[in-house]
Amino acid sequence: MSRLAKRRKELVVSLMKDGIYEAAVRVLMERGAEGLTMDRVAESAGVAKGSLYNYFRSKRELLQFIHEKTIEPAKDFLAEVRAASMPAAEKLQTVVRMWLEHFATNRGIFDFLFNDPRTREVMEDCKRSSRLEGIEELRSFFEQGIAEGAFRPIDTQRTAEMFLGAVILTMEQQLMLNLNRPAEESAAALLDLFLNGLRPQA
Amino acid sequence: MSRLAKRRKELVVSLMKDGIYEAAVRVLMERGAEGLTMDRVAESAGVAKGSLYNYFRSKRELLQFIHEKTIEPAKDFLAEVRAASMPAAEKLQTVVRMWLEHFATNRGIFDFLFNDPRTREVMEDCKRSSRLEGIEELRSFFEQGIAEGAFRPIDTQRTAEMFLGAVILTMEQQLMLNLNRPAEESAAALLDLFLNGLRPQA
Amino acid sequence: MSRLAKRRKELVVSLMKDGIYEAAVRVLMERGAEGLTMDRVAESAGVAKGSLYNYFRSKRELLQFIHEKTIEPAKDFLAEVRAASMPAAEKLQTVVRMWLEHFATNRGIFDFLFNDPRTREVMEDCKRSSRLEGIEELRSFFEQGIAEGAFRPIDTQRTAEMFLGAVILTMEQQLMLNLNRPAEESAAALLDLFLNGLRPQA
Amino acid sequence: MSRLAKRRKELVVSLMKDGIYEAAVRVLMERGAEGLTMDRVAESAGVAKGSLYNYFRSKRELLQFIHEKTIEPAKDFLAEVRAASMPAAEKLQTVVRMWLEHFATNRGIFDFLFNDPRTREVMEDCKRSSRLEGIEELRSFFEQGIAEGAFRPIDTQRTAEMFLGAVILTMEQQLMLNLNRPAEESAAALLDLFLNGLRPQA
DNA sequence: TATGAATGAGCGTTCATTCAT
DNA sequence: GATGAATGAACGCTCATTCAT
Repeated sequence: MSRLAKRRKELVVSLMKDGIYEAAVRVLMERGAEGLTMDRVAESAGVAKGSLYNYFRSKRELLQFIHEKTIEPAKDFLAEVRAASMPAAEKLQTVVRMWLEHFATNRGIFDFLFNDPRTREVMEDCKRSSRLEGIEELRSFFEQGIAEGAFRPIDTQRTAEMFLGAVILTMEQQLMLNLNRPAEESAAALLDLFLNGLRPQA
Repeated sequence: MSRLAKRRKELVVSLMKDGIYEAAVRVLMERGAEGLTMDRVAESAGVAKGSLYNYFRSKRELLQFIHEKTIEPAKDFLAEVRAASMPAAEKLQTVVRMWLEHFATNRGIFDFLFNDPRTREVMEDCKRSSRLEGIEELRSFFEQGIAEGAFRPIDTQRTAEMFLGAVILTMEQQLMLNLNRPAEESAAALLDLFLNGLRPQA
Repeated sequence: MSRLAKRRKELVVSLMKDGIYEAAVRVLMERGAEGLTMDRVAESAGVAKGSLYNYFRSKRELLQFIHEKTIEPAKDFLAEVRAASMPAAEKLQTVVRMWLEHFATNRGIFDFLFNDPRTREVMEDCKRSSRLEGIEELRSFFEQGIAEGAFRPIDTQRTAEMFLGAVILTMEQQLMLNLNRPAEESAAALLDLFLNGLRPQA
Repeated sequence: MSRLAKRRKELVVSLMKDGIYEAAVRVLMERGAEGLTMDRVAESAGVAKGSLYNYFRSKRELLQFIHEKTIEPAKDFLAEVRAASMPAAEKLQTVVRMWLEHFATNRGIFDFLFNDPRTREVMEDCKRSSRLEGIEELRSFFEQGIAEGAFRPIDTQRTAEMFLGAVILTMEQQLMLNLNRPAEESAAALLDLFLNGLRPQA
């Protein structure tokens, strides 16, 4: 097969995988994680069930693909921010805003990815769960902040966990109550609370 | 049927439901959410599968019951604390410590209740998810704190969400990493962060 | 459950298994080994597919049951003959006649049991393939014959193999050509050939 | 199309079929009869799956081809021996030795050809199964032997069946027990038994 | 002619639910 | 009320065959 033909084929495969991905996300939104069956994905993608298996060896593999595809942009952005020279607080704010925006556009997928037990297995198979990675990244921000003298010398592991928890539940609540809060505003509230605490300043 | 007979009957029904609940929890711990089948619940409870349907109209209803039964003590305690005359910060700390302790002793059930998609559906069917209730309760603490002048006049809804998120992820992380942190310590860290924030105090 | 009820239940289960066995054999005859699907067995038995799994944990287990059920009478008879005090040649003749009769009434099942690769796997799982057992039994007859001085001191293993092969192919040929030879006659021909050989006697 | 072009085309087709045959046999040895899928044959042959259908109308037809191709040398040799001027007993011995040798070098193919139910169907479709042919050939030897006065006037049909059965099971046993008996030796044992029988000679 | 993606019927198996006893 | 066998729709997955390129 010519080089060109190979490229074309790769493109077609990629487009099909994307199509199946979108179909899967559609099913996910409509029927929930439990309702994500290969039959429905096939129907939603407008292909025969057997065809799914030309692109993904198993449901598991499809799940992994969904996970990676969804998480990828967020991960890339995180790495970018980490590398940037910026005060820790600003990094936190930037990342949180991005997450909230990304979440706003992807809605329920995140819920599924972070919480569905089956997906979690898959994640662990990947050996680096997204959540763990996220916490790791956040820790680095807190460590930077402490080094800069901008943050108190708190337990960075715990703090990262609490922070991520706050972000996730903010997202989920938005989903559950069907709200449409501006990401900007939510990010600001989060930062204000974590930076300054509840106590009135002296 | 006499009034007495009715009472007796109610009691028997209640005992059966409790027995089934315990069996279900046992199955849950041993086989995970995926493995919670009516067959296994029946076997573990020592009754016939069909009998389950005399006490719960469907698996869904059994799930709801498990959820309520598990969450109940936490809810009761929350109401108690709410009614107590105590500063808001102390109330927060008390509740968090209790939750973490309750979680530590119930481990996997919580994971299932908070995260399994099937359960989540059920929760939404209840129309008042535990999470929403929890947030409501927390809001009341924050409102009290603001009224007392102990807290800044922040957005109580958002703050409650972030706080609960921080608590939940703290729990889940403990589960995922198989840690055994003392509830006392975790509660203290949480409170310190939320009260005083990250910034060094002037 | 009372002793009586238990007995009754066992009887019912046994009847169901027999019914499924018969249905499976029917399917086997009509559609061949390849066509033996759980769907068809269920349909032929007049039960739902799922019901099969109340009596057999898997298709494999059903296959084993068919195998055992079919082979059992032949095995029992073999043991009986072995234990009897009878010259070796007569034992051989008796067994062959029985096999051929049993075969005549069970027709194609034997074919399936002796030859289908899937069944053979199952047999090996049983750890004692019928064929191997059959050869073992025959060997004992040849050894007896040699000890009695009735047979030449030939290699009993090889002889048993050849003898069983001759019996099996005689059966199969009957099936393939749809013949209806009397078992008696076939047994006599077999014995005559194996005892006296092809060469004219001096 | 010119006569020459036609010849060339036929040659190419023939080569392709041979290539596919070899690939199929390879798959057969590696994955067993159950694992003989068109996909794997295509991959092993280094052609596209669809191309198989340019040379064989169906899997069934491919199976037939494998069968014929494998049996062909044995058949040719049989015809040769038949035509030779040789005593019947010697012919038998020659043929048996050849079969056992051919079998030893082709091992699992034979198992598949003689025993796999799918193949068996195909054989019956051919309307003249190899087995029937083999029996026919053997009969001719026995008839010759009787005519020569070397054999008793036994029933040649039955004798041919028993003889073939003895040969086949000898082969299969070798396969099942993973033995490596010399063909020469097995052939000798077979002939000795069939010629002289079990009884001690006077 | 060669290709290989698309197809869809079919597979063995599971399990919430029903219902005759 | 208790039982547990019967049910059948649904599941993830396979693979011989077709057909547009």
